[in-house]
Amino acid sequence: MPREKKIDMVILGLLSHEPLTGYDMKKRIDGAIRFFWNGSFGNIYPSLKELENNGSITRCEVTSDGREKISYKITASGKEELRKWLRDEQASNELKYETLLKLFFGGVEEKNVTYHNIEVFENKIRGDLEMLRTYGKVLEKDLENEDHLHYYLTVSFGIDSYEAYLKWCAKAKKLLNGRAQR
Amino acid sequence: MPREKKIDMVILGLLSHEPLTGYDMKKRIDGAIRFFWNGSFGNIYPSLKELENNGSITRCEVTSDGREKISYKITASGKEELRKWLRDEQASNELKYETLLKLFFGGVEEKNVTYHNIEVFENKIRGDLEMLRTYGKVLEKDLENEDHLHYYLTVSFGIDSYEAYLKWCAKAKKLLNGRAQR
DNA sequence: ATCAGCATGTAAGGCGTTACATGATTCA
DNA sequence: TGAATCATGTAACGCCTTACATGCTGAT
Repeated sequence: MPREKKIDMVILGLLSHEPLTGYDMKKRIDGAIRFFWNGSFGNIYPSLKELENNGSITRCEVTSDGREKISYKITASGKEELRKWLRDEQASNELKYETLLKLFFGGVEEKNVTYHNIEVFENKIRGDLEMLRTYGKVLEKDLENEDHLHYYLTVSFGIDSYEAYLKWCAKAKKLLNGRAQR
Repeated sequence: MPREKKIDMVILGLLSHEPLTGYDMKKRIDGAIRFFWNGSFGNIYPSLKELENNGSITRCEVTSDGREKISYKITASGKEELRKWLRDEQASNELKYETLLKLFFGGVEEKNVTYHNIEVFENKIRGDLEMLRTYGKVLEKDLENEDHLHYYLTVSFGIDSYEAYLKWCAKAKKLLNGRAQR
């Protein structure tokens, strides 16, 4: 069983752009990345150590002006590791939607319960979509920038699928209402 | 920290329709449920024991004609547990797409690498979409059936979002091609 | 002065996957 | 006779989340 731990790739990917502290990485992840991947401190810091130990990253700045702060940068071998992962066409794409699970088994409860669950989902999506559109508008302005382009593609993936979700919500609600309310 | 383990709900949900063995549950999950949830034997069997211990399910048939085979059915308290979960509007909806991660950090590699990764994703989705459409067509015929309706709603969620994915793939590929191939 | 945010980390525990172990039956 | 499928389970291990521990800094 080869090492998995994709958080390593997130870290290497972030560092391929700019040096960062673990704390800052968390903030980046909580930005747009969170829509398709997440990380926690208890996840990031141990990984940072391992990546440093095997030479994928190095500390580039340690400001010990009272409060400690460790910035890391990616090494040549770390960059190669990242590239190797990118070139590997294997990718796990996993969706775990509890809302769909509740929908699937919704038959044992009244229809308005399912209806309500869809509405909760809908509201969450609506909020997230708005946020993604804001990101998108900023990025659209400069797609010539390599990084902006890739960033934009992921954001537009989110926008497109969330729009599809909302259309489905409307359809689903109509279908549920069409049948007699039990 | 309250118990999570949603596999319990999958089991209860499946048993709310009909008695099943652990082995059969796995087969059900590998059907359409797999698109938004999954389970393994190492996951199901221990849960079965726990659910039996706290009275949510009971064995209803044990055929020991040489090969052992244990069928379970849901109890009244198990059904209430399932209903309680359905009525709880809290739901974790989590998407982990490595493809998007590779896309996001694709800037460090040649564009055709990203392009290829999108194509791999596209092919996977195309295949799955076809399967979902087949499911959908069967279900559409009898939406008056409570369970069919709920089943159909999840399948159509898959169809709608996968169609959006494919449209996005085409757009993304065009965008990548539009810029000079590095 | 106090509280939010900056900053790094550890520990415990949960959940789930994979691999392994075992054995019967059915079909070619 | 051998392979695939039926059928139940256990063990190891990996990854991640949550909670905890600690202390500094900057703003109100």
